[in-house]
Amino acid sequence: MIGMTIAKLARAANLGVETVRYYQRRGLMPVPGAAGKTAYRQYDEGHLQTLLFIRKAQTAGFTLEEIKELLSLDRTRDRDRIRLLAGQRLEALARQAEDLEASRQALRRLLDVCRKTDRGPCPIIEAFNASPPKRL
Amino acid sequence: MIGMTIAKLARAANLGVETVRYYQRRGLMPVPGAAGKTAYRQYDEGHLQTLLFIRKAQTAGFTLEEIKELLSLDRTRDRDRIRLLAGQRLEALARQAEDLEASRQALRRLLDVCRKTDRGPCPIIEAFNASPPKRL
DNA sequence: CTAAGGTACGTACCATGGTACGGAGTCAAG
DNA sequence: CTTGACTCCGTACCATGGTACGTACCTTAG
Repeated sequence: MIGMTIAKLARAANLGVETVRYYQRRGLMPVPGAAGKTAYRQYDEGHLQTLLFIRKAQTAGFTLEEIKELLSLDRTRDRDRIRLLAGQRLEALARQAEDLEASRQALRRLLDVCRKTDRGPCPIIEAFNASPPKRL
Repeated sequence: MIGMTIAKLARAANLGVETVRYYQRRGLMPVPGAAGKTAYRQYDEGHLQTLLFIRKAQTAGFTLEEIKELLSLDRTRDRDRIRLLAGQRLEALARQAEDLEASRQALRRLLDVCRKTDRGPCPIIEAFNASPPKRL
């Protein structure tokens, strides 16, 4: 398969055609010129790799703007810049993880208490209502 | 302070006036009638408590729609429903935490490797590029 | 009494990551 | 050669949680 049309490309990446076009508009995907005899754009393995790259980078929490830069760095091989971006992303992930754990523990404790009692006001709601934050 | 104007209320909750009005539009905050001699709405402790409730519930990851329901459940005291919502939220938090940890570990390992080597392509970019996903 | 600043209201706009739609052109099978 | 499916393009719309703006009115201090 030397060339494919946008629908096949999108299907191979498990994305919608509209999403691929959206990435093109955002400048994350090169838009090939219609090659040869057809009026339709022809896409290759490289385009598919780009789409898969985008998906993997997204799972690490990079935004589309950041991914756009990573894709360009892929070509220039500026490792310092890549390290900086990855380091920042890692710090952001760490902060998110902390916040998430705190919320999770708090809510878990509240839910436990709520399940153990049946009289009086619900402790979950109480915690949200508490004037001096009873810590959630 | 028996009554306050919207700016003071917003300030007390550390929110913008526009945000408070937004919550009113979304139905999370009761809109008081202009009481007494003034044409302006007067807000009290109860309104402030509602705003603080919203902020705390948000840190647990509840959406404004869910918070709206929690606020109404606060009045009806339907503990089964509260437990259901809290349980679902807790499960969602657990899933998020898992995903986050996976991304974090993967990116941390890649960054470590990237920092230890200086030759060849960056392992971070490689991982995003890898056809058989080298797991990120 | 007047001017500054607050309030109310409707509406528009922002970021983020898409998703959908309408119209015109194109391609391929029957 | 027609018909149905696909493409291209611009533009509009979606959810989420706000933020900003313009107009008109109200309130309060000087």
